[in-house]
Amino acid sequence: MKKQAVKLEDVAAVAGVSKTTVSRVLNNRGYLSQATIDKVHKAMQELHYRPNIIARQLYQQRTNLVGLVFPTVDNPFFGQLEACLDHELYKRGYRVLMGNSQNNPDRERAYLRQLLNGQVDGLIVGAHNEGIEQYRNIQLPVVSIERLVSKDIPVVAADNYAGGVLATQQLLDDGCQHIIHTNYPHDLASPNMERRRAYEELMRRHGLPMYTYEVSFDSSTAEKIKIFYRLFDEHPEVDGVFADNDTNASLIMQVARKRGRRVPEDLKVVGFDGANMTRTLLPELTTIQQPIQQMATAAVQLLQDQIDGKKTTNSVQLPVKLIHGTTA
Amino acid sequence: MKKQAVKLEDVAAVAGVSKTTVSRVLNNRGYLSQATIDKVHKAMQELHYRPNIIARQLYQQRTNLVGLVFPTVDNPFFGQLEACLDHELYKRGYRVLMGNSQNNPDRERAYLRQLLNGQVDGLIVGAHNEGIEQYRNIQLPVVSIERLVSKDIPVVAADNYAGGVLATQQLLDDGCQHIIHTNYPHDLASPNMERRRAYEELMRRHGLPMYTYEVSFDSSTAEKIKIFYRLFDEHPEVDGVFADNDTNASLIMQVARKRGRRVPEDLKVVGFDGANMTRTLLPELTTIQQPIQQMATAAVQLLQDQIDGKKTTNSVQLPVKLIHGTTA
DNA sequence: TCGCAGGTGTTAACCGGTTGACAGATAAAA
DNA sequence: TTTTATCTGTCAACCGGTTAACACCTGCGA
Repeated sequence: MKKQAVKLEDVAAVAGVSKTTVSRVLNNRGYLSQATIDKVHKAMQELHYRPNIIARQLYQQRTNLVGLVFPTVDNPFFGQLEACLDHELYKRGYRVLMGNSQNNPDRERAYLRQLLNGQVDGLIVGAHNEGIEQYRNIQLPVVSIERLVSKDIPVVAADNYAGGVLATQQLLDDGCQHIIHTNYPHDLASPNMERRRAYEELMRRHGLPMYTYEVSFDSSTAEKIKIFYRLFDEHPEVDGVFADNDTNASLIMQVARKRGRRVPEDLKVVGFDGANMTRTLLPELTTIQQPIQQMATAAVQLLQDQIDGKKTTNSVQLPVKLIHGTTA
Repeated sequence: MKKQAVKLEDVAAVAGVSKTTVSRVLNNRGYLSQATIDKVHKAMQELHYRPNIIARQLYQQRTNLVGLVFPTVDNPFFGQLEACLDHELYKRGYRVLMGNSQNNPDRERAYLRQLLNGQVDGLIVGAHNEGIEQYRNIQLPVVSIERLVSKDIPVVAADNYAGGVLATQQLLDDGCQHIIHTNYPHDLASPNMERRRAYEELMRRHGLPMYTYEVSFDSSTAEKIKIFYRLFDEHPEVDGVFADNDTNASLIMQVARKRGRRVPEDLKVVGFDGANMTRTLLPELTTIQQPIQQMATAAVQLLQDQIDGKKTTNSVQLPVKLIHGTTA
């Protein structure tokens, strides 16, 4: 137990009124004379009174906190997404409890266990780990972004299929014959798979060979680079790459240069995400831009609806856009 | 008021014991027979009981939450820093409450007002806004990162002066005669100013002209680009730039190319920060790397000490490193 | 038989706010 | 004068846990 802070009762004593009256002044509730209001305000000032939020939360059964469960914030896409979510939630009076799982199922579980115990009013999740059974039979409002969690939970996602088509078509239009795709391991039930489906359909339709390299999100940069070296070794004929995110696209271009390929002369590259940070640091990259801001807005709207008890469990899909750089 | 959840009392009723006994089982406290323990566990399982964290927090006057007040998470440096802080805090049993101020003093104030009301056990701040009076007379443990807040609050920072020397010296060694520096507006009392001081001292010592362009952190990308165009217009003779962060360095190089300058042939550029994301997306940039992980570790350690009541209000300064790229 | 230690469990106060129910006062309407 | 509406304010229960204080029981040594 920590030291005693000034509490409502102390204010009441100094102002010469009851706790209720102070609480009413605080919350602007019921009838109050100006004289009483002034008295109470004066007492609060004198004592440097700060109402204890936790006590209020306990009574109101509401914390105005929303948990964000994502892999990490140190990433152009998730960083911008969490920043947007934070901003949207702030506008509605919510604060954000960070739950970076680092793609560690234990951590995700730990966060969930804790957050479900009345710590937050709702959850927005985008972590990868499949089959976390705690998501089932959840009593809490939950919205998922770019992840399939459970069929009761609405998903906000970009139109990944259209994105896959745009990217692949761009490479085909550029005359590429040997296009390689990178994506998550396919056992992850992620909307990302739609990009792969689009890629494979287009390649098949054009009678071209298809190769997908699976790169898990939580691999280290060194591991990813190793995979990309292998990519060039196993497929020296590659003349186009459709990467599943801009960071991987950047790594692939670095490896390509090390292997003596010039981009875009010898190799075209299209990325995915088009986050602010990538646009600033790597503006030459041609990429499929996800509408991050809109995704955040939609997710928060869906969450608010659930918190308000509205039964709108509809998923949302938002359009993507091809950004023309110089790499494809 | 929301619907009633299963509470400790319900468990007690089902198990046929008192609230206290259930609480003891929960917290492993006092003497309990195995039979009682089993009975209680069985009842908890049956009812899917989850203890309400808020109630516990109220009694214990402790939330195991730490507030992070930074400008934004959508930035290579702050993104990585917050990820590291989150990780360090997690290891010690704390969760993170995000407080992105977006460099808006009102938002920073709003966060502070709320966080100080018992919402968090401590605060780690790195937001820019000077003179937020709420930081004075704070009862809460606070640590600041790369910001001077108030003299009672310990600061964790990189050795900015050494960084400024390294960067400027590199450009001088490269033979640059007209080196321009970018930094925050100088009225911000930030350790960043040490970089400027180092730059100016070296330039003066070499009898070279010095120009610092002030770019506020919260300007839009478009505004920053406008400033950098102006930089090249006003100083066509520039042959070296020491940017105060890698993002600005990237923008400057883009503007330089638009103006027909080749990097590094016509213009050398040194950045600052050396965060993961920049290293991945812009590996060719020569930059001064801040020890982000160590800064996070140090900050969390200092905070823990304060929470534990130890009186170690000493600030910490950590070494920086020059990363050789191809831009200088 | 009594005293005492160790084990087991309960009662009730407490954390710091919020609010329904209610009492008393004053003023306006009947 | 009585009734009714409008103010002003208090009491006590409540949110859901935690724990100090205490009571009871059993077994053992004196």
